[in-house]
Amino acid sequence: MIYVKNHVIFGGCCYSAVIVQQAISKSSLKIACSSCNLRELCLPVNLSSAEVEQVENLTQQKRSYRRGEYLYRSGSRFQSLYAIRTGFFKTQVLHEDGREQVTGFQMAGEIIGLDAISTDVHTCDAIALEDSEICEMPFSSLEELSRDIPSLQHHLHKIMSREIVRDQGIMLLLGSMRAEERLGAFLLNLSQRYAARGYSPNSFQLRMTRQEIGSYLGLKLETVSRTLSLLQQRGLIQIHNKSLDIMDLAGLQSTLKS
Amino acid sequence: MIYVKNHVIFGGCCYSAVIVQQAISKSSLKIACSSCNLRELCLPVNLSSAEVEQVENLTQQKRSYRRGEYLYRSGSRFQSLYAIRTGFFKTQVLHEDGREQVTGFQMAGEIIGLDAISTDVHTCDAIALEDSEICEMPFSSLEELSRDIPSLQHHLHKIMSREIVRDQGIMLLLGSMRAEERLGAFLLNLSQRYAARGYSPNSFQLRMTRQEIGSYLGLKLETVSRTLSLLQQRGLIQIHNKSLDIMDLAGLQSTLKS
DNA sequence: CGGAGAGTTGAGAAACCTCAAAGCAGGTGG
DNA sequence: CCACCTGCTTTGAGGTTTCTCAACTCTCCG
Repeated sequence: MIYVKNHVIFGGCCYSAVIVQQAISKSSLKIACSSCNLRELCLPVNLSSAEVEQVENLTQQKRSYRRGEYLYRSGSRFQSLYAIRTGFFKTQVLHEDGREQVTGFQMAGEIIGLDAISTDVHTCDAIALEDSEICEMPFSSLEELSRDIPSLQHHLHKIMSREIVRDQGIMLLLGSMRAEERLGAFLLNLSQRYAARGYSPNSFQLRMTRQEIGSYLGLKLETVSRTLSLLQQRGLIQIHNKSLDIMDLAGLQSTLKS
Repeated sequence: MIYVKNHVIFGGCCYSAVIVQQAISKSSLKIACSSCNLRELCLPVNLSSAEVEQVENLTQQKRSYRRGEYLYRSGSRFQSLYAIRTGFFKTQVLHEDGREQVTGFQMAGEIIGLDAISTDVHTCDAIALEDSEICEMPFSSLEELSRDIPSLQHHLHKIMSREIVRDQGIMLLLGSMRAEERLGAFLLNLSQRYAARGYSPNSFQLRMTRQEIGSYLGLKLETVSRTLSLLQQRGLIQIHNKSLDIMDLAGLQSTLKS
């Protein structure tokens, strides 16, 4: 309910939405997985209600993050994976010399923190791009529980594997596409992910800056801006600041196949 | 024994090495994990000998692959993970339009096939770049066993997480480094990985073509060739065809920090 | 000895970056 | 509630890096 409202109205950083959200967080933020509308994104489909309850017990109290807040930082100790209940995050890695690379944008229903399992230390920063809610899942408990519930175990493996596949797609993008194709692929990806969550695939708000898009796509912010203007001139999109409308989805897709 | 010989002499594609290897494969290729010199790369350190035996039972007969052979293809059904016992592989994803992106080079002790868990279908090709030996591990058995052996379970998670971290590093490389830095990072990475396996970090053979390096690094083969020549002119490396000598490791590292 | 694939090098073109200036939107404080 | 300030965005001009096309050499095998 709140979730939908927050997205449809696009609370973003509008005051009233924040206030509503925080009032809620005191009282009823402890929403059960069983009643979560993102359940099919987070959990395997074939869990019994008893098993879902076990997962619920594992998941600690939901927490809210304000825009700009860090969910975790590179170098901090790993303890939990995080499921995004509402909101939008970016993850980024920092190079010694200060260069930063955005490695992903994560939205509701996605799990972050997987990178830290390998060394027990987070290797990237995760930062909220809008006010967000998080379900924290202590990883050792998750491992323990997944030993008892094979389908949960397999689901966890799938989630990690999916992340690997996603990264390979970005490598393809960064390694062999030109600016226009990169932007096209990026916008189509966002579109699909919004669609999968019941939002319009043709009209949504970009939650990140041109700079962040550029970092993600291996381009400078000016190139991002120019290329978006170009796509607009061609009638494929309409963009004004952070509001995006896809006018010709097929046309946008065809930029990739050339 | 054969393993070391194969590497030190650099059998590559020399006939005699192949013959030796194949003769061996008939008789004694069923080497146990317990006596494998790559054990610490594949398995967790704290397994009991009984547990190691369980893993051995799971691992099917080793198989040899000739240079150029596919270990698996994109689109083929997923059944197993593969541990490289000896040799060298590349993985690549193909774009519809025929563009290809090399997503990694894998050497002895590394596990490949992780990308396929997410959809039960391989999302990339894996191709031997030299004659190689593989331990095949049926994934469903591996999941089953890891439910009984927590440290094996955690190890599997670490391996998958490590792959995610590796991919993030490549994204950083592709997204924000110039040709010279990319080559430097690439050569240093190979160097470290050879060192970790007991080979010289300063002198080794490149098993891949300039084209394949270029695909991996998001560069054209001519750019790879030119940049290697440049690094040689600066006295950082010596390169002749596929033979590489790192002359100034510190100097090579300093190309990254600029 | 010859052919095929791999690698090197050069010259010009294209894509993207850098630097710069100006416009815009949103939040803050008077 | 308005004005200002800051950060984000757009657009232009010129520079740099990398790509493309091409010619030539080298190496490895048959």
